[in-house]
Amino acid sequence: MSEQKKKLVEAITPINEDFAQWYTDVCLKAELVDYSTVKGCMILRPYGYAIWENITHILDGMFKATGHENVAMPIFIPESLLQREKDHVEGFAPEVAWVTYGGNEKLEERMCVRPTSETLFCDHFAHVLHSWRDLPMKYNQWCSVVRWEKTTRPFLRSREFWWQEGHTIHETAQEAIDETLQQLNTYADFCEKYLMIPVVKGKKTDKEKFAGAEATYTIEAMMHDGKALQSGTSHYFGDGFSRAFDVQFTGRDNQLQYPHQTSWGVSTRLVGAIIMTHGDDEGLILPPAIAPYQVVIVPVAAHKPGVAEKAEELAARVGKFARVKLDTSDNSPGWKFSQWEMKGVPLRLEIGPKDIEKNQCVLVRRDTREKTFVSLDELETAIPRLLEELAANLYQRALENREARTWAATTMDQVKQLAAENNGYIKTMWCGDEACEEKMKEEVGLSSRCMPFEQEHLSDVCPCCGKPAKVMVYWGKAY
RNA sequence: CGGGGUGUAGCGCAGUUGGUAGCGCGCCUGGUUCGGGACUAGGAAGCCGUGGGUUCAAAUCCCGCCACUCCGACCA
Repeated sequence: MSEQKKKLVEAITPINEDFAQWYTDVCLKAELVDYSTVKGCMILRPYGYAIWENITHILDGMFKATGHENVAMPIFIPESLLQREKDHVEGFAPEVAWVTYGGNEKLEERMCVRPTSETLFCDHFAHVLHSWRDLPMKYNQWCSVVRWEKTTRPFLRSREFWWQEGHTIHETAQEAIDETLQQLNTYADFCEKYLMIPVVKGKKTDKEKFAGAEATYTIEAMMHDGKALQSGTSHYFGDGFSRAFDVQFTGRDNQLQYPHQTSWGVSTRLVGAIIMTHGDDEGLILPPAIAPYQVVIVPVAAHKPGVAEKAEELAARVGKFARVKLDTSDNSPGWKFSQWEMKGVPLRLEIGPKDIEKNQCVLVRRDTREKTFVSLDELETAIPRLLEELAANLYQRALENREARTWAATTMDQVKQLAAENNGYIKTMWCGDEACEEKMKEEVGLSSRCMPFEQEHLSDVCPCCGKPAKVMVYWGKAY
């Protein structure tokens, strides 16, 4: 093993040696996050925040294109408000942080820091909704929320995390259901077209659905190690929350009615999904759409006449059609190569004296490390093309990993054997009984990921109890 | 909340049978370098996680606490 190779390996734990450690290494060494003094609260560093920012910009555009408006709600929820919907409070009470003092005075009523804002939105809807003409109200907010998790990991499970939460109310159940599915599709499209992460769309079982929801829909992504990551959820509430919070409107028939409601969210967890889907031994690999820098320019022998100037000229040119970083630090080129690979920049452009003589540069793809010599006259076509190819390859690799790790089973013995040998999705039929779901958890360690929209008929009976099967379920270990 | 691991310089670590701290990387200042983590000379930097105890003497032994981390249970 060469000296350079050894150093690279020391920097980041090999992905197949210890995936959890690899993940932590990438988060820290790619300078995405730092730990803060409060356990479980992460600091998003500039590079990590830039990724999140790109995610938010794209999604925000998608939300607005479908008629949603951004709002900002308070950070505090009075206890009485949180308790209005029974299932909801039961689901969230164990993990909320409470504020009991204001200054030096104990509060009459304690308030929690929002773990999610359904209650706040409902309270507000009750104030502003009067007529069917006010509907639909399609709101979204970008904010952070707090859930007092017991064990925490950067991006995947932090006590405070950043997200968006959409909250909408509609005149009819059908409109709300359509909205729920539309937003789920928005998430799926975003993951597949921008993050290059293939997802399985489906419905959560009752056991796994959101506290207070009538139905929860999910997109499930599979990580490099075969574990599942719930990457976005969209909930249909029916009129349960409306009734609990007295949200009413006068309908077309002049009768008071309860609106039908949805909520949906994705979080900074998506950054974790990107890391664990695309990364490799050298570190992060970022999909071009959300990479803070899509191209890094590394001048070689920058002190030689003309090199620095040429590099700046290229940076200005490339900057017109891609996010570009010109690394003028006095680190050696080799150091820069490794550094920017670790940070996942999709494309590296090397420019040195030899290139300038030949009116060319070297373009290196992060995913394959393939080098191409490109004429300086062709940058405007070559760079976008390579970025597109890289993106397509990331998606393809992730899809292949998922397919290689998805198995069908018709008996419990098969399920147990598959689960013992590998991480991945195991699909089986299911009777719909929660007892079987719990058995799967206790005996095999698998949770139901979803009942996918794309159903297959694998057998007639539930492998767990032998009763007639109702639906096909994806099972897996999840983050 | 259960089980494991780790706390010594910014990071990674060493520190023997107790004797008051060292290595590599990084950092700062020069010089030479520059196409895969350069070389060299000099330099700065540590209440040894924290509180107690044992001892003439504790990074080292004993007890408590705290933090981080990994694996489970719970969750976006």
